[in-house]
Amino acid sequence: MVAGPLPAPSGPGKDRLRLWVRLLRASRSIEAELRERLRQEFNTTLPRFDVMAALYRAPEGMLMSDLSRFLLVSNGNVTGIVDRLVSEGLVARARRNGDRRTSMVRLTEEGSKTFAVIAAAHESWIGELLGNVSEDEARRLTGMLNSFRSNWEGRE
Amino acid sequence: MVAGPLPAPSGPGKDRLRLWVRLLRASRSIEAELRERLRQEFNTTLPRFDVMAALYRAPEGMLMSDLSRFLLVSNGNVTGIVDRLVSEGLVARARRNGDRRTSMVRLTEEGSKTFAVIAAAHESWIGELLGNVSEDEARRLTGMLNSFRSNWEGRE
DNA sequence: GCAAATTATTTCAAGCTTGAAGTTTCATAA
DNA sequence: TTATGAAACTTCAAGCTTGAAATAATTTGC
Repeated sequence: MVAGPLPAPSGPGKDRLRLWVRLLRASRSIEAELRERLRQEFNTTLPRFDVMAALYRAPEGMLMSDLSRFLLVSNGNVTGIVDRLVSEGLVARARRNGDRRTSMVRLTEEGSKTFAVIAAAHESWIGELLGNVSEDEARRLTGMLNSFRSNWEGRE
Repeated sequence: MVAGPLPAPSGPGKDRLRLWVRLLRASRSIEAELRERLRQEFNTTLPRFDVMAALYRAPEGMLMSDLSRFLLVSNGNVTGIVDRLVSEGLVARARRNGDRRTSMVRLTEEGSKTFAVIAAAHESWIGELLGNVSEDEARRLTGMLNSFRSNWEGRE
């Protein structure tokens, strides 16, 4: 990935390839910047933020497998991140709810407060980092990105 | 990141936030699919592919720091990936070139042949995964992505 | 020349990530 | 019942990733 801008190849399919390369470089750049700021300002990480963001939207809690599906990461991965959030007191596992295999995961009160602060900063960072995109352009881009999502979504 | 489609919040900056979420989900989905195929079909990984792609475009070789800068990953990271590629015989380090701190890294002949095969498959996968995007639309999207890159690029 | 700063790289610990294998629990049905 | 299969998680090894510290080599300023 991240093949570069130098030779500018042409041919059938090259435009899609170039699009993919740009897409990847864009998201990697932004991710890197966000990761850095989360670390510096809040001493946390992107995966923790992702998990907390998902849980913030689900006050009733989520199953581990819900989290895994929603965040597009593996089951085992979520286990580790939630473990760390639990040890930080930001998240709690609630066993017992009929099915003893599952555990409802939710933000603690502290987790919820902490997340609200971080999320506000996060949103303003995005506004800054995507400052060159007008709100109107953002809507159009979002629509275009949406359109080609269906092509592979729900495959695996 | 990867906050979801459910509540659809609004307000200033929300469109940029939504754009970022879509961008991230799109690239993660595609990355996951590519990773899976690289593993299944070629028994390799995305980071290895990235390094080989960079080197393929630089027959004269690249410094470790060039690779790191180009791929947007840390120095230490490149060391590990190149180590593995070297042990697989796909890449070679050539010390001695005036400055004894540096090492020119380049594809071996086998590495070059191997990469050509994988790259062909990779390009056709992209064509397939981005099949919903017309070539024309791809060019426009690429342009838009390009436009907001300058905003943070060259920061760190 | 030579100390100090800079540059290129590696090493390291901690955390993220995956896919596969293992555990526990639940559901089904013979 | 009870086995057998499926589902929800966890564990694990291997690899990726980062930022910081350590090494080594070069360059700069005096």
